[in-house]
Amino acid sequence: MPLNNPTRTAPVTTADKIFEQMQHAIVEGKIPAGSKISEPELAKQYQVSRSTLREALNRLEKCHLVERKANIGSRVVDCTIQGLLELYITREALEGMACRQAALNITNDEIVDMQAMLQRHSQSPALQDGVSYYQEQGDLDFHYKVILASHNQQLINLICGQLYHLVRMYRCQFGMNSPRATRAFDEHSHIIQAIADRDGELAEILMRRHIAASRINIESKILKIK
Amino acid sequence: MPLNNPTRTAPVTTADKIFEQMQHAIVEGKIPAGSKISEPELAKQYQVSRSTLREALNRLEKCHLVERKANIGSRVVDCTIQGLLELYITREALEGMACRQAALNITNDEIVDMQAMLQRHSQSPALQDGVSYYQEQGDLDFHYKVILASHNQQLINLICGQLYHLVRMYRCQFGMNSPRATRAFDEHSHIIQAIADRDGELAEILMRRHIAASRINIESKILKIK
DNA sequence: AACCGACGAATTGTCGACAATTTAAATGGA
DNA sequence: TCCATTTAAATTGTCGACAATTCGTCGGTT
Repeated sequence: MPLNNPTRTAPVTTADKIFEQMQHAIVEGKIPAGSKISEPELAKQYQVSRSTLREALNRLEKCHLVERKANIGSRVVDCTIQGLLELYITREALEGMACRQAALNITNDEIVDMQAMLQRHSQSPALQDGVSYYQEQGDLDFHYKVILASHNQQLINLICGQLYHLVRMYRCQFGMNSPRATRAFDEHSHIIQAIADRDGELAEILMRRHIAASRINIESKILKIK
Repeated sequence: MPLNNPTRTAPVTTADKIFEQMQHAIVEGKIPAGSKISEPELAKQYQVSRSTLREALNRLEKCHLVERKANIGSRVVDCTIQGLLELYITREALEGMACRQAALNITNDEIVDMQAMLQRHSQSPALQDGVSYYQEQGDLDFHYKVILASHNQQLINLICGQLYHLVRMYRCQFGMNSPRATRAFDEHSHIIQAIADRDGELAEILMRRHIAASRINIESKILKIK
């Protein structure tokens, strides 16, 4: 999984690189959720000083992938059902508002870009050459574009810089690369339409429904497993 | 200004203490907004090692009071009008949802507690022994209680742990300890009523209106200054 | 047998020094 | 005088070592 993110900046310092490596490892579960992090051990494993590793840990803490207690240590966050539901509720609030702001602030160029993206998506998954691809990458692409179109730096940083790392982690660990593709496509389409029409109120409502539907879909899947 | 925060934990390590001191200094403008931070200078000033100061800087970065660029250094965020409006839009989204969740998840004890708080507020500002007190502390008290009542850890962390430090900073630097107290009181009252009635939809709408009104009020004040 | 306290090992927090990068000044040429 | 290049100073990033705290073990007491 490429793990691209619009707010991502090229890693320049070694702490940046360790941060990205650990981020991948945590999202994909190679460093297990809920596990304790041993600074000396990981420092040796990644071949860096403990200071550098701590720097990386600090950034992981910033995007809520690890939690640290004073004099106790760091733990990877654990993926609970309640945490997942809370995350989706938060997304509903933030992305709903981002969608409303997008309807107000989007540029014409961005509208063209989003419609082109939708066009691509309408063909790719129909060919069935990878439903999972659509769901994973295409869905994130769509949401990222909407958020960026809000032109609200506060919202962009919160959602892309913090929340979405957790979203990826949950998707990965709970194995949610599943369908809902066609319905999601229609919903994406309607949302873009509302944004293009500059109808902020409708755009927000549709986005909130879209995320809520996704939450309920996931909820039922989890209940099925249990 | 006491700067109390429900998510605040007692500072145990020295980095904690430096963090709190700098937090106060930034919020109150003693370390000017937008200014560059010299690690060696501040380390000497606070009588700590540069590592410890960097640890404090990392936490300030977590609550969006400081921004750091690799190999360049740290700057205090600067207070712009656009930033303020973006912050209020974000609050509208998050606290609106928190208010809806509060209506769903609040306990009876918490309802009693909130009503008692409202009772206190109804008397204190009427006595005019400190309108600024009401606006500063009382208003924050109210919002904190609503957020905590949501019982959504994700929302609580985001709003109390990050957003509200910025809110305090803007209030302080733009000198917003001003009235709007009586209208705000009525709005608080209606919101609590909706929560007590377990009417999530209404509670969210009222909270969003409340914050939007506050934003517009501030907007007009700023325009007056210019 | 269960509980409490002391001791030792391991982990985290803090420090100062060195390396790498950026910023500023200084030098030289057009 | 202005601009480009080089050089020096300052700042940030990284490292290893020491101090402080926590965790686990052991022994003793009730």
